[in-house]
Amino acid sequence: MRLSRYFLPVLKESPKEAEIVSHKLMLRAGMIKQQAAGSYSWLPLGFKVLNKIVKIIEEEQNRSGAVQLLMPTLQSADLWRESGRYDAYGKEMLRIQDRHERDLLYGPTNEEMITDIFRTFVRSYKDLPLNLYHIQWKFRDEVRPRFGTMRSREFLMKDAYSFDLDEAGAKRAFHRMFVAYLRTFYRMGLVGIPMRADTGPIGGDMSYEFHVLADTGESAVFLDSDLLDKPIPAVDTDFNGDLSPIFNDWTSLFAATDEMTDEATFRASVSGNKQMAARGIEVGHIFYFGTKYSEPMGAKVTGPDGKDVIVHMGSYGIGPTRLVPAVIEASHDDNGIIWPVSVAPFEAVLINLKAGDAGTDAACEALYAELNAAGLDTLYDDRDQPAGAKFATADLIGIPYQLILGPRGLKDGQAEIKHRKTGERETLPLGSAVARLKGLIEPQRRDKV
RNA sequence: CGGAGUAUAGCGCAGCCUGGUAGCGCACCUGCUUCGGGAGCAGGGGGUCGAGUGUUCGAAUCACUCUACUCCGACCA
Repeated sequence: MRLSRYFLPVLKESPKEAEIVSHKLMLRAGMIKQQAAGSYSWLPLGFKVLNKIVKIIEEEQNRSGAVQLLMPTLQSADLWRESGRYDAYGKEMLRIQDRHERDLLYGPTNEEMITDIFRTFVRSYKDLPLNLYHIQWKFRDEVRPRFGTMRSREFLMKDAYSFDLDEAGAKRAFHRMFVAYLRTFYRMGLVGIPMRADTGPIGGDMSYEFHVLADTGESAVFLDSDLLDKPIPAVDTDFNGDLSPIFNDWTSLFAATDEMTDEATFRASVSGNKQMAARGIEVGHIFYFGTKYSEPMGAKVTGPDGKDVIVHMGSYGIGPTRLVPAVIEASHDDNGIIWPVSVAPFEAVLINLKAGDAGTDAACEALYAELNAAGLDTLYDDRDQPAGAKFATADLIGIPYQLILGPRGLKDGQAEIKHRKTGERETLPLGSAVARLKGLIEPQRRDKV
């Protein structure tokens, strides 16, 4: 993409509405524009990151055996009356009437609707286990939206719903999602720590929130620091096999939010040098809720013995529009964002230090073509701007690698690569620049690990 | 929903206390010069001062009402 033809409205100063660093940087980098409280337009750069995150989620959901579909944003109130939640849900739920004065709502979640789909089509235990998911916009009329897209009213959510014959089956489904989530966050360059969460009236140990550690996290969390070094289940993990060893390994170490524990318990449970009190951003939540919806809504299958069985369900959420700021909170410096390669809007930025100079232009054009041919997603800064402005923009929008080309190096046939994360610079012959970048970038895509 | 604030050009701000026909920086447009860390000089465009009502000869400025947005708290992917 040529920057001169792109739409990248970067700001030198951050709008005063922004309080936390990710919000400021998303505004300054031209990723989002607020349209109302808790409602945002996603500008091209932000949308590109959001889509990369969504793609990773889809790949890992599919790998785990979940099947994607898409449900509407507007739902009939009748469905929610069946589960009893139409009255139980508070003012967070946006209620609407259509022209016939029928009650509708903008879905804050989809348990009722997916249960309706299930009961319509699934009749036999032979069709289980089943896990259906979608990635759709939700609306929750939060009393106080804040922190940009971290806590917005309209937000994108991946929600998966598992259906099993009994609790044992539901547990296996739960483990599959648990492992998928570990992989999903890892692939985004994050460490998503599973933490015991409130199970509500169901009880048991099948409710985990995944948190990304960040100073600006909304929850106080306590964990065993060994969790940060645990190996992530590999790409060839058998999702049809027994995943309980992985689950048991991860959950054997202490990790909980302040809602689930207190500091004294934490101090007593974890050895001193491994105690880690931090703050976390909740980026995912998986939980088992049994027959809470299947019972009242009549979601059942015929079992092996010919008798009807109410199915056991679980639901599994991830917030992509929250993950974008979460990545930024976890990875930035004074100059701007530092994207992990796997979610970066562009993998490299080619900086032409003297646009308009025939020699530099020609060399950049050649390199740009070479970068594209090598399959590297590249932004080419071909604008007629001072060098400093280009460096500042490149740093701000956080592209992992800058390939810098100017008359000075060019006369010796040299290009320069700057690593955004470390600030390291290397000078190398023009002819080897693309191969070098490819070698740096490909392993960091994390698409084969 | 309780408490506290803010609203003046695309963004960041001054002006308001002590009413007198709106200003600065950045951004934008034109020209020239620059060109390895947010360029320099010259010229230029852009604002019913959030909305409404009132006080006054006169309101960005004073009063009242409303709206939007932000922050703190309780709630949540």
